[in-house]
Amino acid sequence: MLKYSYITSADKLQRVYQNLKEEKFLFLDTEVSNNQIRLVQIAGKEDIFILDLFDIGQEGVLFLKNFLSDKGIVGHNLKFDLKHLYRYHIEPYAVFDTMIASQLLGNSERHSLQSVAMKYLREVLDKSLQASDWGQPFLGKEQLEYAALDVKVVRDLFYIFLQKLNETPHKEEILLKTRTARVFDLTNPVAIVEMAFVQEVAKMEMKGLPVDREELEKRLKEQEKELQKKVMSFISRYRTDPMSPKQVGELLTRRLGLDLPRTEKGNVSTDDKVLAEYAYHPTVAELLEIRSLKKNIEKLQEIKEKLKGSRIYPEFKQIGAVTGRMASTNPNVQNIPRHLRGIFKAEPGKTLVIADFSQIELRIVSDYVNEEKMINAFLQGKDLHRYTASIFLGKPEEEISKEERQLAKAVNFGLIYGISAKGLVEYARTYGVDLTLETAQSIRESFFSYYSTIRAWHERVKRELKDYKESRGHTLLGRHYVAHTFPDAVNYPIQGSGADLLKLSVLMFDAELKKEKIEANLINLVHDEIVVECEEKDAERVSQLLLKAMKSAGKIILKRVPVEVEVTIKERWDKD
DNA sequence: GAACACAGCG
DNA sequence: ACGCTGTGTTCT
Repeated sequence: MLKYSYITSADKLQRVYQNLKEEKFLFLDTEVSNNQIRLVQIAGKEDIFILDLFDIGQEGVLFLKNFLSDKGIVGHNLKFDLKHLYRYHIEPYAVFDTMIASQLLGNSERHSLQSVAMKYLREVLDKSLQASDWGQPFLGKEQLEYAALDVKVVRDLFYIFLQKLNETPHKEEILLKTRTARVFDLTNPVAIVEMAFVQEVAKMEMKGLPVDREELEKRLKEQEKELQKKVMSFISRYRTDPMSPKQVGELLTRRLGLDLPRTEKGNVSTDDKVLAEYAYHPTVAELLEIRSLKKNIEKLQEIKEKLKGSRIYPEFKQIGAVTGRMASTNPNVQNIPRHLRGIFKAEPGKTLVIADFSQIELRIVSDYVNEEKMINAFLQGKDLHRYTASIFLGKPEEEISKEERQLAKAVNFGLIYGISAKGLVEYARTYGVDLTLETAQSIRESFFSYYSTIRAWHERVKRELKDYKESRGHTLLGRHYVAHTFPDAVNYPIQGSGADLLKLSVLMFDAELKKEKIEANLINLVHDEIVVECEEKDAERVSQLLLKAMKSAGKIILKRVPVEVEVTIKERWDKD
């Protein structure tokens, strides 16, 4: 039977202290009832203590606050526990999350404590007691045993994960000497970053995003009125529901005579790509407008429903994509239509500081494959789209027209995905450029002849996929991936390195804030963009620190290419 | 209830 | 073509 000490009074805390004071980190779990922490289980290498905060009261909280302020904690899905601990102003010195560790070691499986315990310890965990009543006056023996077992399992997992993370080949040239690294003896840079990042995500979820409710209502009414008008008019003229893809397909092909492609299931395809080609057709234009209005309204309504006071509190999945990117839900605040972002407004007396990396994926590509010509263009501060255009059009950069630059933009981005000539024709069209297949072919050829390292990289990946049916690799920080198709294989390292860069930037920004004792809160992260809310008086300094952090992170992740960062201070999250 | 289509963001 | 989430329609 598992041994543990159940601590229900303040005079026993001294014993806990004596037992655990020498440990650099502790294993921790909490049980929560009605949003209040009932139990905090803490364990060292040997003993397990269960602190009952309902019984011990304020002194227990104070004890944890002091005791944990210079200790690391190890737990499973610590975002949950941290959000509760922070409310009591308990902030541990460093964090190691066994759920994140499991995700870093293999992204395909489930990562609940139950699944992970089964996989790595062959231990069957009964989680049925998790949902038991943790608020009742006297907890049952089974409940306490369950609580103790959770930390024990986490402890067993930790030593396995620490070893596995440190022994997986990783970048030796990137040495992150952070508290996370020191406390847990972690050497794997990706793990060091992800573990520390857990605290950032927990804080960000607690802060939420500030909404200008009046502005939200105003825009909602506007858009609803507009949509109603448009839909009524559409139905009365065409006897067709513009919301039904099936009916729309019929209308466009049978009655308007458009020649639209079909989906695999035989339906007429009416998606944006298809309709973009016929945007000149008034009916199609109308349709696109209706769809976009509808989307806007849905988004606004979702935000309205989820308002608590004048903020929304979205959830963030720290590793939401295989590449290491985050994902957001409830609501998704990473896909708010750009022209609606103005509804997010800093609370009175505060302002937003918004920073984003410019053309970051292209910079990453050039650094990743060490493409000399592209790197030099970046080093000289050139506009890469203009530069690329001048290469395949064979004329000086000053003579590149707006349209030609657009085309080069399509080419530059297309290359990341290993685009075909046919693909380039289609892709260029979404940038408003018409190409023949022959032109596309010749552009592609001159592009790859000029940027020959990119061609070599693509060839190498194709070869790998042929020979081994998979392509394994790692991002610039050392995040491992396995890809099974060509587009995945060329995308993962680039998108993944972008995720590395953003996460490291946030951590370095936090470190700067701590140094200067300035308070500023992270409120959103959108792949290459950081949104912070702070006091108006601090905004100037915060923007400097954010810029500094992002540039320093760039120097760590990229070997040669400089990053460019745009920072703005304004009360709303929109373009000017 | 699952699968698909569509649309928003990077 | 890459990565995501949310909503509504259509299919089984």
